[in-house]
Amino acid sequence: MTDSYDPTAVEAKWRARWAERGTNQPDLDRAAKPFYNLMMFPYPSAEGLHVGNLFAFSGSDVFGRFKRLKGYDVFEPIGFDAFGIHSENYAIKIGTHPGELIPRNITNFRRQLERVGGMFDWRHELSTTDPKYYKWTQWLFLQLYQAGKAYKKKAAVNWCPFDKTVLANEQVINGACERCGTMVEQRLLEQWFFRITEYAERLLNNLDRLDWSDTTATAQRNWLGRSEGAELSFEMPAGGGIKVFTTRPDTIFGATFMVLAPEHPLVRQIVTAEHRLDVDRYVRDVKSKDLVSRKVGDREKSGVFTGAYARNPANGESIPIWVADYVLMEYGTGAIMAVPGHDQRDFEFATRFSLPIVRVIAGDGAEAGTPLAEAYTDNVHGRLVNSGQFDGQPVAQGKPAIIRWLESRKSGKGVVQYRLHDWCISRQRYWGPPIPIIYCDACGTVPVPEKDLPVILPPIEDFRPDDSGISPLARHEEWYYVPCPQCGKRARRETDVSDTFLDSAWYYLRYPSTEFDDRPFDPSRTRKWLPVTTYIGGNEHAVLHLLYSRFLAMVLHDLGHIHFEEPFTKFRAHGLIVKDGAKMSKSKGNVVVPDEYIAQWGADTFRMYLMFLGPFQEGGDFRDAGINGPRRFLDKVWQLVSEVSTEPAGGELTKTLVSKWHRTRMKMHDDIESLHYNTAIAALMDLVNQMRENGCREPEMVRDVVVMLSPFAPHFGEECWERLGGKGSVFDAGWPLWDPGLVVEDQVEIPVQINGKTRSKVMVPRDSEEPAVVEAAKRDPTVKRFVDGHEIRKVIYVPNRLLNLLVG
RNA sequence: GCCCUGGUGGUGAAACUGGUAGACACGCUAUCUUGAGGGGGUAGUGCCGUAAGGCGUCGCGGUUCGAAUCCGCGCCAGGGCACCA
Repeated sequence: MTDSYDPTAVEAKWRARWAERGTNQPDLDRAAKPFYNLMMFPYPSAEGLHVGNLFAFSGSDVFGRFKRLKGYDVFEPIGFDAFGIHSENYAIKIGTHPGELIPRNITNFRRQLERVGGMFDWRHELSTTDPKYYKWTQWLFLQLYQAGKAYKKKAAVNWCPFDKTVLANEQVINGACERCGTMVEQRLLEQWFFRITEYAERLLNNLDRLDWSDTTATAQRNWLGRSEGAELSFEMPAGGGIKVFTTRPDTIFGATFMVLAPEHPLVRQIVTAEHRLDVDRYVRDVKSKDLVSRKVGDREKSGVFTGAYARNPANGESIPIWVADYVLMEYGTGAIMAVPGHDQRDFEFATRFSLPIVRVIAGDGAEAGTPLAEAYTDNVHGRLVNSGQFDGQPVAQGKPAIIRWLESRKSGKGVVQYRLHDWCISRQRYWGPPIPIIYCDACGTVPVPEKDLPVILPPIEDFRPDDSGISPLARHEEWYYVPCPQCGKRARRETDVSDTFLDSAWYYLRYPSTEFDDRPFDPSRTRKWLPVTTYIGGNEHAVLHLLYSRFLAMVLHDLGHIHFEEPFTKFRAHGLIVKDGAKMSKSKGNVVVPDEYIAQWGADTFRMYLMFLGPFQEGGDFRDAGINGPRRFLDKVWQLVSEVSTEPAGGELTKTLVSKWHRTRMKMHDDIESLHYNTAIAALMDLVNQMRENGCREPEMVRDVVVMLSPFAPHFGEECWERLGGKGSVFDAGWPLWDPGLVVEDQVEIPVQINGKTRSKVMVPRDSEEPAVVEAAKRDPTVKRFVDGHEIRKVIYVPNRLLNLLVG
């Protein structure tokens, strides 16, 4: 066998072989050791998968193939997240209907994913745009609706008057539409929400027992934004009170005014006649701004006085009530007590409008009367001043003491606030699953009966959004008007579609059950395969996708549909492949298309290269220098395979080599398990180098090299396995076991330090005692030079590690 | 501004619970394969020095027999959040 390695031929052969043999298709009903290896499914863009995507997919695939070698029945499904604004915008831009564009893109993605050698079970491929899929997305909506977890309310959205479309916050750059540059406005529209806030505490607490990347869990914690504080009530002379949330109840004596968000319902009630005009104008002004720039922190404070006053419950003082846009309706109660002495924003506001600033916390060395040049916001150091009976208490004690005092006077209570908002799931767009709701003049809001699902997204020519702020679906009359499911009279459909994140929040549940049309997820399949064993994906989804998925699983669990409430037992975020220091993106023009690399080098070399370039969870900068390294390595292995001995070497192998062999089995196993693919590959290269240096062609060792290489280079592995006379697939060969006794060597090299500096090394038998090692060291000429004529004052010996001699 | 990550040769990177810094690979140098096109083998390759040796993991301090690793204070880069009361 002297033919040279031809990746194109080998890879084509095994792609065909896998398809024909069903190698990648576990028996979902009878699998003995199910392992659900999930990778975040891609959004099928027109450009195809770039190098960064393939890095992520390859890494996930290596893990799946490794688990397969470990004897698991690995289910590695794939699908397409094909609905959404991205697809729709691109379709608008090139003037093609998304219904035409998306299948084309999917075909391309499928080709790429197959070409790179993913162990995908294509029988279970899904697309979120398939009515067979979104039927159940709609069903899910109905489940939430019926459980009272979905509701409708008016909410502000960003609106681009030129593109006549609703924009997501990310699509607004400095207050302007990212596409046309027009200044964006706020519009109030009726929107559907899911009550994710009800689950905030559970979403937070469960994080402690999930095996997730730290960065991801931290990002979720921040997003949930738990704050402990108090809800306090400020009474108004006319009756009624204003509720505020504060994390600093200890500063209440310093509250010199109040601020309401412009949207606060009380604004209209309390404003006095002489201030009405000003307040109305201000509120209108704020509404004309977009949602993003309103929340920019470094803007100059603006606001207006309502003419009304409230009573500070701590000291009874009458304080003015203002309206300002730095207070947001969606957090806390939409109203604050302003403490300019100890909150920078309040300080700026007070300065701008000449409102009194009172110090109620004195930091180290500060006096009660010292004026403030800026807010003193330290909430750890300092003691209360100008605070009546609480004067002198440290902040840490003052906080609970004041809460207790206010509770006893019924003007406040300790509460926990979350930053998380309810999930707005409606989109005034075309390319998504229609929300399955019907509005009837007689019966009100009526859910579409389950038997009528799916509500098919009608194919309409003009899918562009228009000036009305109403989804394009409203223009499709035959679709829009529908008999009411309850009374049969003419009724109207909900014309909004649901958020793409709803599609992707449950796709993992669908994969094992794609062949069932009469249920979203088959109970026994679900019980067998879920929750997902290992999930790998990008950290850009740390909050949205991963949080929404967790929320939906909790709801489905509580409704009795599934047996678990956390969908992803183990989650690992892969690193990002950047190019010239920037994340690959089409707008930056630095996207590297993998196809030509694969055509030139083959998928196996390319996979090896990507996995070798750095730690999988860190990613790295893509440059093609060095891709010939992995290729050379594969050539070397190819040669080993073609030169393999026919007889086992037996006792001829050196102990060092045998030990290296077993160590490699162990190290690669542990490294792959922890996703350290780069060092696993390095270990294998090391073994191969040693075998070549020793002229070793031992059949079992060559066989192991091929097996251990195969997760990274699957086609290559199969081909070599076959050439070595292996039966079936290499992935059924099993990961080679190591003998713990052979992993260590008999002789160890001990570095010898003199006064902490390494001067020499000595070889000693493993587990030598200190005196023996010291003797050996003293015989070493270099050591001798340093030690002779000096007294050894202290010996530090770490067995099998190091010897440190302290000489005087 | 806040919160994460990270900073090691010419390059990508290794380094177990504090114990030989630079594994593995790219590149480079020399040399062999009678010459070539991204071919292969061998040797070398952190820096200074002929050598002995000295200096080296962003900087400055500290803990320790011993620090890339732990602590304090800075600096720089990437990512995320951002008027959240």
